[in-house]
Amino acid sequence: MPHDLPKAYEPGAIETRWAEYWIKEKLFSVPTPPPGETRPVFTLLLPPPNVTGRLHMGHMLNQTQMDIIVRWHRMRGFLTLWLPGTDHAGIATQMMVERQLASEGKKRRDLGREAFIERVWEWKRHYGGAILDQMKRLGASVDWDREYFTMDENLSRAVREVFVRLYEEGLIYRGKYIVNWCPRCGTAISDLEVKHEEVPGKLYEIRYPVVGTNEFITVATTRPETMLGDTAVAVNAKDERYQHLHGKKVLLPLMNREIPIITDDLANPEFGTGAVKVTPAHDPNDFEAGLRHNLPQIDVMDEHAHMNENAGPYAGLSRHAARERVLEDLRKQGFLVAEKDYTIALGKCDRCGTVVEPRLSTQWFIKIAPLAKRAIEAVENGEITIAPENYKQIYLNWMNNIHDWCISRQLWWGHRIPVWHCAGCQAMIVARETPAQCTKCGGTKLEQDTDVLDTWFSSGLLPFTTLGWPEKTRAQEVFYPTTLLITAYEILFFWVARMIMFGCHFMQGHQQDPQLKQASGWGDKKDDSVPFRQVYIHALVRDAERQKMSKTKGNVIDPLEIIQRFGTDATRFTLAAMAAPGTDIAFSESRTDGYRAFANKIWNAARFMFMSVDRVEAGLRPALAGSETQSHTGVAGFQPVALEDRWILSRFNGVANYVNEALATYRFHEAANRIYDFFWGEFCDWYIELIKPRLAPENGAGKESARIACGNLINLFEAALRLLHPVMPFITEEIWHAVYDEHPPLKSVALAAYPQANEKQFDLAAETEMAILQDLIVNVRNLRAELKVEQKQRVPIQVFAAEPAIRSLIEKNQGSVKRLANVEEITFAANTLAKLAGARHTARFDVHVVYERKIDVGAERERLKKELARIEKEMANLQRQLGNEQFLAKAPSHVVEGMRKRQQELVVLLQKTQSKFKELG
RNA sequence: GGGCGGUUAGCUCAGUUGGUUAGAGCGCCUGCCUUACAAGCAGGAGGUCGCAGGUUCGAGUCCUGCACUGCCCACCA
Repeated sequence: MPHDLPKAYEPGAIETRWAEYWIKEKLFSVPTPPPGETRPVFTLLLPPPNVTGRLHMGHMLNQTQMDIIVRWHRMRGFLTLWLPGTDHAGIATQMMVERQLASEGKKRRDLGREAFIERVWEWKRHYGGAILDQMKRLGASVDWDREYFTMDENLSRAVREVFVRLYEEGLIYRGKYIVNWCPRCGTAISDLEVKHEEVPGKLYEIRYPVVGTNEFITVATTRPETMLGDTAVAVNAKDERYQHLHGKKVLLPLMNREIPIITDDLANPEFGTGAVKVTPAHDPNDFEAGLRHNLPQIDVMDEHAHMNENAGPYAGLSRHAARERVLEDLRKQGFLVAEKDYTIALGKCDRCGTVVEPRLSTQWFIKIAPLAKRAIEAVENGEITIAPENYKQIYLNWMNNIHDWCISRQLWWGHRIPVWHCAGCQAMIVARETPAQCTKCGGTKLEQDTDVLDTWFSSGLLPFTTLGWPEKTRAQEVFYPTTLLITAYEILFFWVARMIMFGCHFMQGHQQDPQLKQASGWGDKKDDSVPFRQVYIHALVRDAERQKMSKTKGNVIDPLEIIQRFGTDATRFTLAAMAAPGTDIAFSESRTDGYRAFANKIWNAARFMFMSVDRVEAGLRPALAGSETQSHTGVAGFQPVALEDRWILSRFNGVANYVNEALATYRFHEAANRIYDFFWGEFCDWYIELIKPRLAPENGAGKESARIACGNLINLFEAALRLLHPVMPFITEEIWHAVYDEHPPLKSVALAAYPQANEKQFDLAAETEMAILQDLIVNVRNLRAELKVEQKQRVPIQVFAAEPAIRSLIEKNQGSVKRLANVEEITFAANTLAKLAGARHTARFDVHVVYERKIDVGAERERLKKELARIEKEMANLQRQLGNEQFLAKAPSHVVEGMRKRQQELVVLLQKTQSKFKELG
C-alpha cells in the first residue's frame, strides 16, 4: 500500500520524479493526425527563450499560464500541441561566446568567422539546453519530440525562402541610410532595440560666422561634436530673423569649411535659436534634409564611434572626448555663446546599454507598410483577438506608425543574408542556395553578404516554419493557425506584430482542415492565414516592492530558488493566484509560503482519506475507470445520503463551472482562488469534519454507511484532483496515482477529463440548509469563546427557531452541530431567547449556551450598539430604495426581491437586537 | 510631446457586465499539540474604496477635473 504517506508534504523528490515520468512516457507528444481526425485542436507556440537564457520569473509566469491553459485543454479532450524551442539570439549569444573567448585572451577575429561560428555551436551544444531543462522542472507539458532551434537546417532554409520571396516582391531593399548603431556591439539595431532614457544634458548655442558679413548665425545643438560633419545650416523660410541671410554661407568653425545656409522646415522657429546645424551623416532628420538639398554627407566617426579622418584634428578621439575638446576649442575661440540645461532623451542599446549612434551605413530593410496593412486588418476585424483589450489599441497605434525595419546585423552568429556579391561585375545575386556563378557575368568569384539577419526575422516566422513551411504539410492543415499566443507585453512589437505580418503574408490562402476548424470552434473565422486566433498578454512580475526586477538593482527573484524552498506547485499557484489580467504582479514570498501550506493541506487531506479507506475498506478505488473519465460530468459514484453530501456535491459542481469559465477568459486568479477556497474552506474545514463520525464504523454508524461515506470521499477527492491539476500538476499527479492504488485507469491525471458541472448534482436547498447549520455552529463557537468555555468542555445549548422547517433541520443534523461546536445537548425553546444576555440571534434562530460563567455585559453592549447602528443604517437604505417608485420600476426583479427578503430579515433582527439591548440596560 | 495603467484593511492584492451586508493571504489579538495537517484548528479586531464634482432609482464599479504614482511609445535640434 502506498497509503503510509509522510506527515508533511515534501515536494522536491516528488516533483522531479513526475517531471521525468511525463517526458519518459512521452505523454505530451502529439503525432500529426491523418485526415479524419475529429477532435478539436489546440495549438500553442512557446515563445522561444534565448539559448543563453536563464529562467526568470517572467518565463515562469508565462509558462505557468501556458501550462494551465494547455493542460486544461488537453483534459477537455482537445488534440493539444504545445511546441517548444529556443532562439539563437544573435547578439546575446555572440556576446556570451566572445566573453568566453576573452577569458582565454582571444578575440573573435582571431578565430575567423567559420571557427567562431563553430565555437558558438559548441557552446550551444554544451549550455544551450539549460533553459529547457529548467522548463522541465516547471512541469511544462510541451511536446519534446517537436523541439526546435531557430538555426536548425529546416528553419534556416525557410528563412532564406522568405528573404528571397520578399526580395523578389520588392519588399526587401538595400540602401545607405541612417540607422541606429551600437558602437559596442558593432552592428546596426532596429528602432525597437533602442531604449530611450531621459537624462539631464545641455543645449549648446554655437555661433557660425556668416561669410562676407560681420554677422553670426547661432545654432542650437545637444551634440556639438557632430558639427565637424556639418554641411549646412538650416533656418525656416518663414522666420523673419534670418530672411536676409538666405542664400549666404557660413564658415564652419574649427573646420574652416564653407557651408550654405538653407531654408527648410527642419528648423523650428520656436525652438532654440531657430537655426539648426545640418549633419546628414549623424542625424536622421538632417539626413532627410540633406537629401532634399543635395548636401554632402560627411561621416566623422568610425564603427566604434571614434572620430575618423574626416574630423581633422579630432581624429582618434572617442565621441565623448571629442565633445569636450570641441567645446573647449569653441569656447576659446569665442564661438560658444550659451550652455543651457536641457533634458535629453538618450537612446541606448537594449542589449548592452551603450549610447546608440545614428550612423550612415548600408543596410537591408523590409518595406513594412504593405505587410502592416493586412496585419492591421486582421486585428481590426477580429480574425485575431487581443486580450486584455486595451492592448489591441496599443498594437494598432504602433502598427499605424511603423517605420521600415532594418533587418541586417553586422554579426557573425545568425542567419546569413542569402545574397552574393560578384567580385567581377559587382552584381548582387539573391538566392535560396549558394550560387555557383554570377548570373550576370558568369564569374565564379562570389562572396556572400557578410551580414546576418535580425533574430526577430526568423522568430517571426515560427508559427508556420515549425510546421514544415515552405512545404505544404498536413501539420499545417491541422495545427495552423495556432490557437493562442500567451506572451509578455514587452515583445508585442518585437515578435507578435512581426508574426502577424509574416503569417498573413506567407500563409495567405492557407486553409485549416475544415472539420478540425469547425470542431475547434473557429467556424466563424474567415482568415486562416493568421499565425494565431487569440493573443493573451500577461503582466509583468515585479518584486515585493513593485519594482521592476533588474540585475543592476539586485532585486531579481530567482524562480528556481523559490521552487527549491516552496515547491513548483506552490510557486505556480502563487503566480496563478496573483495574475489578474492587466495588472502587474508584485511577487510575494509570503503568498508562496501560504500556498506551500495549501499543498501540505491537500497532502494531509489525502493522508486522512487513505487512513479512512484502509480502515473501512482497503482497496477501495474511485468509481471512474478508463474511458469513462472522458465523458462523465460532475462527480461519479457519489451517493448523497446526508445533507453535507448533497451540499458538497452541489458546491463542487458550482466550482467546476466557475473555474471553467474563469480559465476561458484567462482569469487565472479567480480559478485558483476559487479552488483554494473550495478545497480548504469547504471540503477540509466542513465536509471532512462532518463525515468523520460516519467514517468510523465502530461508532455505531454501521459498516455500510462507512463504506458509502468513504466512497464519496474518494470520488470527490479524485474529481478535485482533476480540477486542480492544471495549476498544481505535481501533487495532484502523486495523489491521483495513490488514489488508484498505483493502478490508475490512465497513465496520468493529465490525460483524465477535466471536471464539468453536472446539472443534476446542483442542490440549492442543500446549500441553503447547510448555510444555516454553519451559521448556527459558528454562533455557538463564538459564544463559547466569549464565555471562555474550556476548549474541551462540552456544553448544552438552547435553540429557538420560529420556523418549523429550521427547527427540524437543526434537529435532524444535531449530531453535526454537537460535534463541530462541541455541544453536549440541544434543547429547543418555545419562545425567543434574544433577550438573554448570553444568547446570540440571527433572523432565523436564537441560540444560548448554558454555562455558569456570564458574558461580559459591557462588551456585549458595545457589540450590540455597533450592530444596531449597522442594522439601522442598512434598514434606512433599504427603505429608501424600496420606497422609491423609480427603483421598483427600473431595477431587475431579482434585485428587488432580494432586498425585500433582506428587509424582512432585518425587521426580525432589529426587533431582537433592540429588545436585547434594552434588557442589558 | 503622445498613449496606457494604478490609488480599496498595518502590508501585498482581489472585487466579471453598476444591484442587497466590500473580500483574501500575510501580519496582529485570544484560546487550543481535538490521532489528516501547529505548514494546523477555533474565535476576533481592522476599511468615510486617493480628492472634488457629475450621471443613475442605485457608484469601489460609469463620466469629468485634480493630486500622487508607475509603465510604454516618440527623429524636434
